[in-house]
Amino acid sequence: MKATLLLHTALRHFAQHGYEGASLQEIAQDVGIKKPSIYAHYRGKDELFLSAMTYALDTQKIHLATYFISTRHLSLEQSLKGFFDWFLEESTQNDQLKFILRIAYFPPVKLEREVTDLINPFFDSLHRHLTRLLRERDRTEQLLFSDDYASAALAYLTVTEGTMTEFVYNGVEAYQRRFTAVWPIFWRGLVR
Amino acid sequence: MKATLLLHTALRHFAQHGYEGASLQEIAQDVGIKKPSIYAHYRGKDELFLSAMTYALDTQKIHLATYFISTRHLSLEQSLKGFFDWFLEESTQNDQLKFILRIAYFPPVKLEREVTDLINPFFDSLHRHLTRLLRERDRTEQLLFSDDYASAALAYLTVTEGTMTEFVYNGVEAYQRRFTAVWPIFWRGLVR
DNA sequence: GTTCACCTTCCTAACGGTCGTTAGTTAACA
DNA sequence: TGTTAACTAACGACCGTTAGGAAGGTGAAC
Repeated sequence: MKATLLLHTALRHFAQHGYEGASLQEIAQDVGIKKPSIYAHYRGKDELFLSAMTYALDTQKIHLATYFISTRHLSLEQSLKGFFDWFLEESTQNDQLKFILRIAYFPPVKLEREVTDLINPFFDSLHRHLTRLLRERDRTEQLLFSDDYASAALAYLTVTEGTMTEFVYNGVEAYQRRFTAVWPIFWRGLVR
Repeated sequence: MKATLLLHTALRHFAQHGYEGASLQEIAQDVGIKKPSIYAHYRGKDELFLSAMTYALDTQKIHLATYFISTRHLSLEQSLKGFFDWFLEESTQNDQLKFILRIAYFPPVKLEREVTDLINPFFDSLHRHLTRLLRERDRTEQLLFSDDYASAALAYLTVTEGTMTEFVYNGVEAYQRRFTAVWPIFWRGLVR
């Protein structure tokens, strides 16, 4: 019980302050235990950080897959557009995606290798999911301009990340302003 | 002489390790002075950080303006495309843009206010520059799909940031892969 | 059914190290 | 002569971490 609370609290702190900026003292205080008690659960700060990371990646991987399955009956445009709303909802509930985006861009230097080895498969899998989605939908809907689905997926990822990082820092309004600005252009460029 | 070297070194360290992760000890060592000598130039870490920040913002503001002026004779597409190459060249020379992107997304919590107050005008100015560029070029070339130039500029900014953050973390190859994926789609969506 | 050993999870106390910072001094220079 | 920029020494605070012990629960042996 305290163990999962500890993991969630640590994740929130790491997302907010980064690896170096997060303090075990403050994490423990938030959980309601003393600092050394953390060591009953984890070998140290590094292991706590990497545990929070694998946890975030695993659960978000599942959530992402669930989303794309749940939109099977929707049109391609609705699926791709809805992903932005889904991200927003997901991010207001917890800090997992913020945490992932933060350490993906700016990992702690001393854990760079471990972070990369965990993050890259995550984005690769996301990229594959999107590529497959585009290919399968295009087979039935036949509306994409190009059949280079991998590139289209990468472009889509670029746009989403550009928009989502905006949310992480500047909040909902700036996020939605960006989305309404970029989506019509992107979609027009995507279809024939 | 040592003063500007100190500023540049600090900027590099802040860009690489973030505010909390950067150490005055290591910065001083890189410069070739002792840690307390920093206090002959700055009141403390905060002032050093904010000085590096204003310096980076000011010089990049000028560089950006210079770029867009220097491409006046080029077509709109060449101007907008060339901006990516310019960014790449600029970023390999120094860490100023990396520094700006990092603190824009993940500022040190205790300096959040000061960072926001400096960063926002920077991006606003960039946005205004782009909006004006689009409007002026469209008057002569008349090829944009919509005359909502502010939205087009914001969309362009989103795409560039999504691509550039990719460079900051994953290097040149990933950056160029993204650019070649996203640019044709974006441009097709932008023009009529 | 009681006892005893064991493990988990928390605690207090304290460790060495690094952090940013200050005081006081010295050498060079205008 | 005063100012600037460097130095050495040392400060208190906080960092992550370790040692050692107390409380509680679990399960096997008697």
